[in-house]
Amino acid sequence: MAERPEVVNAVALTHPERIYWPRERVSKRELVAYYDLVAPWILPHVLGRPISMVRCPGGIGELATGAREGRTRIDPCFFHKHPGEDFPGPFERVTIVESAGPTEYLTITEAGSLTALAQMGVLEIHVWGSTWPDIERPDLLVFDLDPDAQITWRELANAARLCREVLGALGLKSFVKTTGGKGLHVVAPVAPSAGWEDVSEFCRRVAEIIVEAAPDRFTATMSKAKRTGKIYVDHVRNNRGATSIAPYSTRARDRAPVAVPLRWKELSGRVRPDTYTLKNLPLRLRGLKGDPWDGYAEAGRAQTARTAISRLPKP
DNA sequence: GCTGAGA
DNA sequence: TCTCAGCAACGCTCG
DNA sequence: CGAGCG
Ligand SMILES: [Mn+2]
Ligand SMILES: [Mn+2]
Repeated sequence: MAERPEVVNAVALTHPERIYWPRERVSKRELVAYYDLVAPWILPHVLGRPISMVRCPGGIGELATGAREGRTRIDPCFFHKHPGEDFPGPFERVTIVESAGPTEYLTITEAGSLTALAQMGVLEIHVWGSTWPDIERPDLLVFDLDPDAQITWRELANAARLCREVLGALGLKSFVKTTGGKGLHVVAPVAPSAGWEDVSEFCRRVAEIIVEAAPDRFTATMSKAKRTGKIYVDHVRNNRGATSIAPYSTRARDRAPVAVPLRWKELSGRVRPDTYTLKNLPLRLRGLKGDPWDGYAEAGRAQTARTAISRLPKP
């Protein structure tokens, strides 16, 4: 008799034993279980947001230590923004106009969406800074702190604290998360108000304020050459169509790291940007007293970019 | 992971 | 029936 | 404008 396929959240899994992370021998089945477990944590941060995906249907590859920094080797992973109808699952498909014309994006609607993503080899979930259908007015500001190799953890943590201070002075409550890579994200949820142009300009100004505070430690210029020994304050996540790694998303890197919301106080402890993984995050979640991002939803209703913009010093 | 062309 | 090649982003910023 | 970047 024919083998009955495993089904999770009404999504049928093909090749559940497929290894996605070879070094840790993490399978598709384990990825499905991970997202099912963290669904209550991740869903508030991804529901309704257009997503871009990093897919590695055959796994991340044997020698994949860094993201995909390997050179000669062909990258087994690829970005996917506009999956067609051959990408099944309980999603809402939304049409968004880009430079080349109307295109279709997926949005996550339920835990089954996460199962379907895992089935399709999606190892990273990247989200827009706005939510369907109000996609022209951002509801999430992201400051991506990218440290050069010689930057210490203390310096990185201090950068995040400074970012928090600058935002706080403009009336914005902010939150910090690890990325699962080398850096941190400082994010501010906002009620939709201003459009992308005003919001991206505001975020650029915030980055410039941070750089002015300590030009020897920070840069707001993207080129790697100008980052030597510094922390790049990447504000370009706040442009229409740009994305950032979703909280609780796995990363397509060795060890199966995950992006994790932290309490600010944790920056003084043992945590590092790549501390948490698909394997050890469940233990952290079980031990938590409450959401490390307590007050996040409330902040996202109470504060707006428009008000913060009005508090910027005159240029 | 999926599709379609070709053996 | 099977195997395998092709496919799967986009837009800003810098120089 | 092309290259680099995420
Ligand atoms: Mn980063
Ligand atoms: Mn970055």
